[in-house]
Amino acid sequence: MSTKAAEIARETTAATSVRNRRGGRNTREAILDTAEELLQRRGYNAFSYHHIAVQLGIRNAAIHYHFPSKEDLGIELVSRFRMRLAEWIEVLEEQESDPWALLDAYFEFYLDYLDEGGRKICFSGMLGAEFQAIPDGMREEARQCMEQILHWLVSVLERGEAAGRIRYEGPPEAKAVQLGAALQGGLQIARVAGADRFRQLIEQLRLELQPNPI
Amino acid sequence: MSTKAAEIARETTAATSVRNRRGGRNTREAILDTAEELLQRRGYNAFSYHHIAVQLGIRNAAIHYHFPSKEDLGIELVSRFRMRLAEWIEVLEEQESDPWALLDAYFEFYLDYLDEGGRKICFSGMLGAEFQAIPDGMREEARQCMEQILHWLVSVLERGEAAGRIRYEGPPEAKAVQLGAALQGGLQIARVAGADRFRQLIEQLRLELQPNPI
DNA sequence: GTCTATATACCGATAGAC
DNA sequence: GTCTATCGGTATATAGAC
Repeated sequence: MSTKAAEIARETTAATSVRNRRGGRNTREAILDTAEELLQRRGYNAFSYHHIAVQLGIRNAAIHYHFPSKEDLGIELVSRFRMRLAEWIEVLEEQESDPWALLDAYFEFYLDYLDEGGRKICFSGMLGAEFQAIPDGMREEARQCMEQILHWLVSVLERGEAAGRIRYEGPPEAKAVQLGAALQGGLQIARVAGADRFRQLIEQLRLELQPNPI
Repeated sequence: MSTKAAEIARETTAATSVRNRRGGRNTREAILDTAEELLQRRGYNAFSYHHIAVQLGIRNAAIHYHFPSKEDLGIELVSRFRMRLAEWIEVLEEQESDPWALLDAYFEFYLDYLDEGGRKICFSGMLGAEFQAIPDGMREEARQCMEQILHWLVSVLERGEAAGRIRYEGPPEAKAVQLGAALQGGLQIARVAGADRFRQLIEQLRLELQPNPI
């Protein structure tokens, strides 16, 4: 067992419950879960099939059976996230109509990363940083993720403003980018400068978006 | 000549002027310049000594003479940037006293990355994303960079507010993180969703910071 | 200081047995 | 589907000639 990969595996807590008793489809998803954790923690260029194999107690070749190339795995990771994101939005919109409930859910989505010890950042942030060093297929998937989330954010802002519940200046398109960029960059800053900085940031964003400040 | 490394070198325009006629110190700085470009474009884990060697027309071993390990090179890169940042702030503070001139210089610092084709992002963004997969020494340097820039931003905001030239709600510490995070994340989003999104973001930040909105 | 040559490790990926 | 075994390529790094 490679010491380096084992060390990384020891830090990782995800997918440990699927180590034994896996069938075909189960292994495929266990691979995706482990790879996702590694991608958001270390980046696409800093994890290998071996890292996943050690973590799951399987062999390198087993992963190649499910994902012939690392590019295949990478594309599937982002594609899976994109569909999960679409579903997250869909379910949320069914359950909540208050613009602030939607915004808070979005903030919580990011705050959850902090609770995992701040070792993970968002897909968008990692793929944006590594953009020049990832396969074309991953770039295209990342693009679609970004358009999806920005489009939804714009609609939330517009509805919030129309209802007098959310306050902002300028075009909603620009405000949406500002919010997304702040959260994405904020998670990265939290890694370097501490988690409290991110909580401070969330409070700042909330403050500025609240109507009729005292 | 490795086709992959040559391809990456072809995309890179930096340090081409120092290819020939280099002495000892000159080579060392040419290595740093090229490595810096590669770090901000591809990330620490996606560039190699070979990439630098091809770009500069030298051999792998020559780089190891100046920087025995890649960690040495990585630490020196961030350390050099940190000192350059301190000097940038110092010179700027000598030349400008208007808070808005300081803020605009900060925005320009980031806008310059766009003009290079959007292939580079800021140090902070790359190191924040790769934080879990870089050597300890680089993490510590990154921490100091972050504290430095946030400390300066807070002082700019405080002076601007005191002079009635800059408007914001909440504590300056939170606003500084918000600004830094937005720019850092914005550059990454620009890679994925287009440079115009970043210019839109800068305008949004400017709009919100201007006092007495119409 | 830079070179050639090489050591050693890791990477993604494939062949073929089970 | 997963295994063992292995290939070819690339990574960081070193030794020794010039």
